[in-house]
Amino acid sequence: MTPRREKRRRELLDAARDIFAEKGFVAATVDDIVGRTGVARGTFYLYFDDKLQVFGELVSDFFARVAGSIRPIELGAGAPTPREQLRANLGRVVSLCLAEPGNVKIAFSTAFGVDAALDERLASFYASLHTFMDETLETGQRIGLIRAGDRRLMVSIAIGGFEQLLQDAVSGAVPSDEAELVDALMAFLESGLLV
Amino acid sequence: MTPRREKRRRELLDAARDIFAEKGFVAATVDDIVGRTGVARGTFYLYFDDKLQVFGELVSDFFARVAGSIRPIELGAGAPTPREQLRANLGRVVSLCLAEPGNVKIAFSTAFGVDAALDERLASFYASLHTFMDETLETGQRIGLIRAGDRRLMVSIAIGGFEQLLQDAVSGAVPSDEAELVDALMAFLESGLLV
Amino acid sequence: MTPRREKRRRELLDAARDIFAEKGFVAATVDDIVGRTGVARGTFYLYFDDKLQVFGELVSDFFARVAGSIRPIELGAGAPTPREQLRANLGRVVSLCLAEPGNVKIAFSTAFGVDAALDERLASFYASLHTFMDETLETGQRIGLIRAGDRRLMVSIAIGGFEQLLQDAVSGAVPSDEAELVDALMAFLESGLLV
Amino acid sequence: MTPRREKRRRELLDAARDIFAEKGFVAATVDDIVGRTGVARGTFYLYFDDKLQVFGELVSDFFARVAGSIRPIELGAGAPTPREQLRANLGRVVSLCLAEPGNVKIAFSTAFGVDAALDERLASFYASLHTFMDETLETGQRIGLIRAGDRRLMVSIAIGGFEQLLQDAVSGAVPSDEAELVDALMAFLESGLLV
DNA sequence: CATGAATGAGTATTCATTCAT
DNA sequence: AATGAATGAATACTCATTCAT
Repeated sequence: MTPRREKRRRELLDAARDIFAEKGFVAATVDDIVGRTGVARGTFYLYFDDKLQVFGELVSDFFARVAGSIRPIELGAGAPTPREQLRANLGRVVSLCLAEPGNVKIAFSTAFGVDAALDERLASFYASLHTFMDETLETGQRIGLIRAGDRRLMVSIAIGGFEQLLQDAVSGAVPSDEAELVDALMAFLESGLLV
Repeated sequence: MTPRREKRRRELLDAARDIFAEKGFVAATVDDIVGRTGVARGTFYLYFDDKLQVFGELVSDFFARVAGSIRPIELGAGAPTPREQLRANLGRVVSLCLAEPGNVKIAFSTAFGVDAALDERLASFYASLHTFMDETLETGQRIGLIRAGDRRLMVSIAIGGFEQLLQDAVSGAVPSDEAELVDALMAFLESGLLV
Repeated sequence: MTPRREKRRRELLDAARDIFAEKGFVAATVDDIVGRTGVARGTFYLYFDDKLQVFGELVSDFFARVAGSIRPIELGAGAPTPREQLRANLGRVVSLCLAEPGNVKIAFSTAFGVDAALDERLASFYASLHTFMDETLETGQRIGLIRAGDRRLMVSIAIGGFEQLLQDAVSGAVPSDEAELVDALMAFLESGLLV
Repeated sequence: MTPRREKRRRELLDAARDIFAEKGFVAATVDDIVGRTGVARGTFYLYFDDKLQVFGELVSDFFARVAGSIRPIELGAGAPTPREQLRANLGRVVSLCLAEPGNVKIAFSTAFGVDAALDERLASFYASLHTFMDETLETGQRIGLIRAGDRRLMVSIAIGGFEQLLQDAVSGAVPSDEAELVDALMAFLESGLLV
């Protein structure tokens, strides 16, 4: 891959991310993407097989980056408290998401059910996310950091709350100050809503 | 509106709900809907202006029913405790949602960004939901039932967690026992995840 | 199938036959076909799945009609001589082909190798034609009407000569008088070219 | 033309012949051709004006080689009999064709009607072939070697039978033994099919 | 009321050909 | 000479919506 090719490919991916975020996967046309990039229609197909591949690549990259920003909780003697480590993880993910609002919109609010291949890809991401969370919670329960309860339900609620908050933050529905968001999430995890 | 007309309209709405739930708004075709109903294509347009109107009506009805199942928390002397009333409200909504999985799929997981008019309609539903929740939380904070914190963020997290749990329940990703779901939600609201 | 539908379908088939004959399968566009028929583009797809289906139907029908015009040689006492029956068969096929020049062009000179599905269809027609001819020649050899020789080679040469003559006749390269064509074919079958 | 250039040109022609034979003129892409040759796309256009020119050159060369392998029948005293000369001519053409199956496929079974310019080129080849055959038959009739009859029809049938046999031979539909093919053709020319 | 035939705008994708490097 | 990135015209097919019957 020559640098030139790399650059053009990057331009197309960036344009695609913006367009997908604005219009959604179905409504976005290849014409929109090449139009924003300023290249001809055929050029798109020199870099990607089809619309779905670009989408998949964007989502894959983003999820990989999110996953990469999470550090496993260390329980060793000199390590920060688990709560501090948890807060640090939340901070990194929130920070990354606030920096890439387009990817948040794409990854979290694109329709399931529009394209079978797309569905499968999204489903596999969520499946591995759930597995990871479940294992983490299991450890937490064992060491007495996480309360008892059906982990699948806990994971479902936690992921939903987290994603919704981020979606609302990047869409402007709620304030998007990183510290505030992390505080709100921590407070929820610490004590729920009720006094 | 004659009873006959009413019945036909109902059949079309039911078919549309199933199709939308299976394929999503965009992928669902008017052909699918009339095909399932057993009427001709043109008939659809005798009852609805267009595809979007049917969708909007389904979502409107469902949201109205959800809203109708929620009773304001009463603080009077002879009333049950606020926690009991909250649990009862959660129970009614969960029960309603489990009874109408198709509507849950439609209302909670349909993509924003696919159709501008659709977006607006969904946004207005969520806006009023948020307003209602915000007011409820405000009351709760005043009487010392809800902890302090930015209500918008609390609402965002709570709604997200609630919707995700219901989506996962109707899609089979998590168990769909009403009591378990309500317990899990109450536990989250009572004490979050951490010990 | 209503009469109206039947008629429209017929119109499209007729237009398609003419267009295919003029431009060939690949160069012919659906636009050409609907343009000649005077209907909208989408209408085409109400009657046929795709371009290939129309082509296949035209070729199928024509080959079926050709096959139907051939009567097995009867050897009974009161029957005309085999030579007379052969000549009559040739006459019927030639007559049919001269009456449908478009179908002759389509059926005999459309490219193999353009579309895999198309190839298969054409190949199966030719396979059954070869089988039929081979069996006929076998009978002929047994009763002493056909000279000895590798039947596959004889069939190949005979079919090739026959088709080429018909193609040239409908394209105007050679005279297209039915009796003359039949005479020429009979003469070839009777005694070849050499004295 | 440097030897290097000549060699590169030859490589492209060889690749083109194979690709055309495999896929047909329309389905064959310039990409296929340069891909097999191992050069870049642009290089193709340094050697040929366009796809059609390559095709035309392949067909021209082949037809020229076929024509060159045919020796006029000599009637002199010491010459072999006309039948022997005819058989020798058939043998040379059959031999050449069996040695170049790709060219046979290209030359004999490429669709008319796909490309106007292509049509014209093919038509002119066939026109000169017909003229040559017609003149040859005329001589044959004058010297009593060829029976009476409309020469155009005789040529049409003979060419069609000959080409079909060769096509079937190179495609594997019939045995491709040179002697057998020549025998079958001679037998047909000598006495047709009927006893 | 109901039908279903017809419409036509809209979109992904291919590929021969050009041209800057 | 050679490269290969870029172009953009061309085309099959879908589907919401209309309307004559």
